[in-house]
Amino acid sequence: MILTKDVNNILVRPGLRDAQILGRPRLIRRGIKDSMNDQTTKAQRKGDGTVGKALEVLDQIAEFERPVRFNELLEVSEHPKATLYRLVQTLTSQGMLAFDQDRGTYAPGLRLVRLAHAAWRQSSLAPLARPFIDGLSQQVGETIHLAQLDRGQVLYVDKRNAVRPIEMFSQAGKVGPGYCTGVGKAMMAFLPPSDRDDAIRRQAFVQHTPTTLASAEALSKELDEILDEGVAYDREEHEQGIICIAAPILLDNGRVVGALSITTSLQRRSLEGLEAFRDVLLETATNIAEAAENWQFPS
Amino acid sequence: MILTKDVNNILVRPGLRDAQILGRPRLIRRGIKDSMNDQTTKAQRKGDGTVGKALEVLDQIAEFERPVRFNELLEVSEHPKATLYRLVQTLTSQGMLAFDQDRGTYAPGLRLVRLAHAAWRQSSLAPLARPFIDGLSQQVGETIHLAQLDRGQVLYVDKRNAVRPIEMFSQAGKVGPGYCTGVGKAMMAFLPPSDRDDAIRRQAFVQHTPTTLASAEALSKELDEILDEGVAYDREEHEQGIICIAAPILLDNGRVVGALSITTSLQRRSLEGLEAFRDVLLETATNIAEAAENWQFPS
DNA sequence: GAGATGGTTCCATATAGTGGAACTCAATTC
DNA sequence: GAATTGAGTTCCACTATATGGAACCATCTC
Repeated sequence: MILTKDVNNILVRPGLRDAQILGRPRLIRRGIKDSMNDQTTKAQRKGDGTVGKALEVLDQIAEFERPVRFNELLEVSEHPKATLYRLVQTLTSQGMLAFDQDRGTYAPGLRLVRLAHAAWRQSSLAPLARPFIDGLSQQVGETIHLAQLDRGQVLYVDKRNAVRPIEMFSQAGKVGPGYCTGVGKAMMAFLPPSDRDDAIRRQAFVQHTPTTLASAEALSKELDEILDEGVAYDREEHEQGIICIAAPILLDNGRVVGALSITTSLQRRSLEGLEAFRDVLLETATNIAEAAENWQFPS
Repeated sequence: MILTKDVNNILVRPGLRDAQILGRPRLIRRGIKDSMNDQTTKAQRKGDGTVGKALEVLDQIAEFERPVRFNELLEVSEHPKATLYRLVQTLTSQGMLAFDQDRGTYAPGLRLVRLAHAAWRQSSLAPLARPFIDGLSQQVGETIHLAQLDRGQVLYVDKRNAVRPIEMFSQAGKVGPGYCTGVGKAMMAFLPPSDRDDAIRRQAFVQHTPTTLASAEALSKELDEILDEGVAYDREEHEQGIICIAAPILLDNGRVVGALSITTSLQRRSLEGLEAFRDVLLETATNIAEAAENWQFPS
């Protein structure tokens, strides 16, 4: 059948998964499905009513990372034809999906960009963290990432790169795995127990490299250490040759609201070398937290 | 259609047992709503089912541009308390809204940022237009905007500024009025008649400056001229002292997919001065259109 | 022109959403 | 400190809405 993009690391192509808690017995999973780039193991989908279903469809379309035909969608969806059709119609008429008349394909709509604009300004740390990140970037001359946790996954909300300045939405809004990135681990480590467990449950645990922590147990143990240490390291766990040091951004009440990382490659530095950034990284994280604390929208 | 209630929100059910209705100040505020700050003239809201309602609520929250309390929302919404409550609950549990436990406020959620990432890459011209815009920017040394039309409003998807490099989401995703911006007029002018009418109907027609075209008629006439001319000018119609020249991005089949503009201020140049950019602007627009035409997502 | 496909519409039924009212839990007020 | 208010939340009978099996309608394919 169709595509299925990048060879994306080994990754099994599960037709099996499932085992969900709310498991519907029947329901033979129709086509291939996920594996895409990673993540989710949408373990316990809540599935609130119609709205939940519609948004799930939206997610699925977004996951394709390219315009899709109705039928491709149908293969991936668990809804019957007519139902899926109506959902898609609704979303399209609402501007959440854009339908390409000529090619007969659907893609996430521009209304999302508009809504995201508001989300980014209000719910993300990016706007208020900007000056601090700029400062850190200049100081260390390495790539900086600012991320937040979204349902167990890492969502990058800002990025600074010594070389090329910045890349808009093409970078911000990107998601990555939580279990094998510095920021992901840094955030999960400081989550309250129940949330941490939930986050762990949502990980896909793909063995990207030899050092990837590919099990709940291994990850859990690492998180305990990170909680102790105060910072997390990515020791080529996601990509060969890429390492990073990350720190959580913690509010006074102890809640993690995000994480900050300095990334580099083994070509340029060693893990020990990264450690030199520890202090400045932690300080920046603290500053951002403080700024977030005092931030009040103008009434 | 359904519309309904309203009138009877005062209506007393027969058989209502008891007492105590008169104390409360009653809530008469409901009647007002609409009109907000600008735009939309939500004329013919489609309102597809529950999903439509949920998204409408999401929009309303986004419009506040700051976290809101449940009650503030209630005053603006046409839904009864319980219904609104459930909608908000659903959206929150879906990650479309973020609830701030401490302050008791709702704001657009990060899941939107994630979805927008996909939308921006697939439905917007921004990614493929980037190199052309970079080129144009360097050539003219003025501010460049790339916009698309979203339900009658201008949605900026990219921006290049000679001076400060770029401003992420704080710029991209922003919306503006269609009737008093160069890009807005350029796009509307080339819309097929029915869509054009629809777009005109959605304008708010606020007289921002003396030159603003503040009526459907004036705008319509201007659009005809633009259709002739091939480019649109903003003659301080939105903001005093700010002018621009804009060109539509047209596909082979005649459909407008966006617009490109060069903005400057009267301090720096005159309207006639802008005209000098006409050719290079049109050429860039053509190049972008061509790129869009041949763009196929890698299968 | 018989057979596939990909997409759209119907419609009786069941499910999911609705909203008026009652309740909870503060924070005020008298 | 009892009474009042006003946010936020839950209940539940009522019904508007979503559901999905099946039929239908276009295209392409051989």
